[in-house]
Amino acid sequence: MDDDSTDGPNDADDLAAHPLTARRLEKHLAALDANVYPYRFERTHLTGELHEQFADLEPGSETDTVVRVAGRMLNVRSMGKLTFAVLRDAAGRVQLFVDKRTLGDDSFAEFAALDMGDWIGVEGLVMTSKKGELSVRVQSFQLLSKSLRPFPDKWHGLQDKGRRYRQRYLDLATNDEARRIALARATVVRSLRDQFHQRGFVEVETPMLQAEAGGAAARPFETHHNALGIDMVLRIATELHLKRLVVGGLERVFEIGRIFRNEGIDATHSPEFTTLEAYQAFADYNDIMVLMEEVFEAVALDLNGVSTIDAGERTIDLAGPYRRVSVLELVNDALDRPVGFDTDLSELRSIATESGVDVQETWGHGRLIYALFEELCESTLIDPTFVIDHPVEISPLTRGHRSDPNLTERFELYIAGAEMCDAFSELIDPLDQRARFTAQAKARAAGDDEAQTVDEDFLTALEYGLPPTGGLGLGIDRLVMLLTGQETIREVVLFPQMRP
RNA sequence: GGGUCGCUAGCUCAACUGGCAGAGCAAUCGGCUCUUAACCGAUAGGUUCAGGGUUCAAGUCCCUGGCGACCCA
Repeated sequence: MDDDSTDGPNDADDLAAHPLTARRLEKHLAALDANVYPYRFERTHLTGELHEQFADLEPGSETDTVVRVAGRMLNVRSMGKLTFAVLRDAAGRVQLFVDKRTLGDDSFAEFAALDMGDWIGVEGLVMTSKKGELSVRVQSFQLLSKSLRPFPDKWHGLQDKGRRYRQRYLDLATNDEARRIALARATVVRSLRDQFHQRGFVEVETPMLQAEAGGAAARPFETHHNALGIDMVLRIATELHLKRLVVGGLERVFEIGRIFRNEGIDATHSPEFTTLEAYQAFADYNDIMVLMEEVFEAVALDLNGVSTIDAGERTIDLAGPYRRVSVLELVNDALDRPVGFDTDLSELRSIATESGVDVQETWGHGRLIYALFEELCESTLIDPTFVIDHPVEISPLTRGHRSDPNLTERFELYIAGAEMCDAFSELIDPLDQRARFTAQAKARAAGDDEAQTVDEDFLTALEYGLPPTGGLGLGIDRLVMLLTGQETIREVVLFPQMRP
């Protein structure tokens, strides 16, 4: 599709030239001349409030209750001297009952000149139609803003996904599902925030512009600071700054914010996405698991009133406790022969290759075992499952396991086959952290451009003392996908990245 | 990055093996005081994503590009 012709006319001249917009434009110019557009409208009710307040009205009822409602006019049905229209506002819809005898000949003719998509304000009496539809008997109305462009099909709405994402306002204006998801996301974020506030976490903001990216294995977006004359990157995680704050004595902190990763775009990956990270002093990963069970259930309850969600054929219950199972146990359940850190490396490699893993030269036992987990086990984890005790090799910021030197105290929460959360007992020993960073830097030098670099400033902070701390990161976009039943991240982001 | 599919009126979609580019909704005009995707009649509306090629003839076949969807890595 030609980029400039997303919906017909492109500029003011085209609006005048195109028959579908010319009449709307004429009406708009006439309205400007007549100075009919008010700066505000005094509304008494949202449509939702009307439906609540008058839920019990019998069909064919008339009341003497005067209300003022405002919204976008959709779906007009004219019967000659009686017109029905749908008025849509932020809360929903209400029917307008436009009776020529009530409104008068002149106003009735003016109403007939309105177009689908126009914003109007209405004053009238609450009533119900013979079929029982709650309606406002229009006594007067005002045009508040003109829609110069024709609206998408009133029944099918906008189907083209590219246009739905690029012109999300049209999607929201015509598609109830788009609204439902946008509102659900807002509810989820508010609920998460409430959960952490209630538990005494302090909400903070940390830098998005950084000299070096750290806290995750990902490539950053690069940018440049003109005044300082230095290259900078957009953050790929909030982890390292949040832990600095725990060093500073803010014992419980969390941040909800956008992070940026310079990777491919697909159904579950967006170059910018939103995470919640939280850190709790004096807690370990077992405490965080309990916290996650409580938070996930509470968010589901806040959103839907129940702890269960429909996932295709299955129903998933987010009420805890969740199954806890180690990475190694899952991998061994999926394989014919047992593997572990004492398995011969070349044998482990060939097992991984046979299992479909694209094995890299530099990988050790830990990375191979985790790759096997991703390949064989991830998608099978439908009910909420804490996958625990990840190899040290893939966990450079995680504290070593208290009972196995090959492992760390880390868990990932999987629901419906997708990773929802990554958490651990934080690595607090600055000497160990330096060694891990050094190993990462080595991998980076060997060609792994997602490996982390040595963050001296963070090490300095650790050298002042980080208390025992449990931390977590969860992807809000994927959580919203889960809770709203969406298959692609683009549906839960209002303005997803598109090729410009 | 690779593969497959798609792009036709403002919107949603048709158009057989290459043979006059269509419908519903929206729009315009007319009718209708209880509709719910209202209904009935009429009118108007097209650079078939763009460019190139093959052909007597291209929405349809071929090439290049753009945008998107799905699958794979």
